[in-house]
Amino acid sequence: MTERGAAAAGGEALLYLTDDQLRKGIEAMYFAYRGFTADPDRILARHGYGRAHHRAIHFINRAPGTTVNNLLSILGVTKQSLNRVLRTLIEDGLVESRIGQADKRERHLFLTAAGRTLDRELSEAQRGRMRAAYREAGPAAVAGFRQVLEAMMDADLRRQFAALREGGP
Amino acid sequence: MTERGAAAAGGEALLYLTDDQLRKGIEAMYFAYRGFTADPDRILARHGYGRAHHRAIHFINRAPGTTVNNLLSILGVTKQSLNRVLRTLIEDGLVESRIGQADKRERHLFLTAAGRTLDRELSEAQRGRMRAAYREAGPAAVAGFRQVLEAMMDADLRRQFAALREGGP
DNA sequence: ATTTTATGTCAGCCTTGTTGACTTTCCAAG
DNA sequence: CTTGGAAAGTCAACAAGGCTGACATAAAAT
Repeated sequence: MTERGAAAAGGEALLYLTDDQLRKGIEAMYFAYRGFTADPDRILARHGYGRAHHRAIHFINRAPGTTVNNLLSILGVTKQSLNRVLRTLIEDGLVESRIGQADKRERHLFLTAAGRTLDRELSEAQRGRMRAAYREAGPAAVAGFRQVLEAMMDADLRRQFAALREGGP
Repeated sequence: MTERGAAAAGGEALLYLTDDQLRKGIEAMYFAYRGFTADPDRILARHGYGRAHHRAIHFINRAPGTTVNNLLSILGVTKQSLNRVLRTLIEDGLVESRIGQADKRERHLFLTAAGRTLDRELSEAQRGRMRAAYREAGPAAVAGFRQVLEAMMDADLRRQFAALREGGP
């Protein structure tokens, strides 16, 4: 009746891998994500937009001049879905679509001044919550948080994530 | 040109609170959540269900005999939305709805054997990913992960989460 | 010259959220 | 005992945002 699980697993303390701990993590992820999206959702609703618009705005701001295809692969949706969103953002003057210089089939996407304003409003809200959570948890917890999140991504999403890291500041 | 930010903030190393770090956290949360839902989504699609069905099944299994109202407050959707999902689950024989003994207006919800089977399939997939991520990141990272997630929740969701903890095993 | 690629568009479908209106059941307070 | 209100269910209508399939256009690549 000694610590059988731990012993069988090679002497390490693997209590954090019990089904109950895993379930707690799953539920925490669910509730936290709701918090994560709550503030932007409220702002978006005021402007008549949804999360899809937020994602487009975010990644266009993240990589100005990105092509539609590039955005599609980051977001993992169909071009019809993305196009519906992009069309309204362009019509509303938040996004500008420029025909490519080298390859004229491509459209390069940029935020307009108005687009950047909305992006700032959204990202400030989201960063505010993140900052509060980070501050409450402390630097060591934040490092762990980031590690687990990265390990939870699909391989291809992890690559997308890493690519954003390289390109960006 | 010394560490001005840190000094201004009271001598602590607050580099983890820079806007860039916060943005990395935000993007990590987005990509990780996609990984988090990917496996269940595939299983659900095979059965002709969506995420809403998963959530209902999960929390009914979590608290068997829960009332519809209770489930509504956990999930934060309208009764019309939940009802549509519950109806199909009941019709398909995955959920049983029993009229309350004390209060006959209430419906108490239970998974049937078939419901438990699907729940097991879904939660095993999700736990599998979680377990891999936890194992890769290690116990210290997991503790930090959980801390940040909890700090990110809305106050009322945090209460819901805590209540699940108390009630559960 | 032909094929492939990048993009856009139309039409239609599904899930899952919403609001509003209305009914039935039934507990509990007057 | 009557009545107010809570719990639950139902119908209808709508919107966002996914999806597929089909088709058009322009430009690059072969």
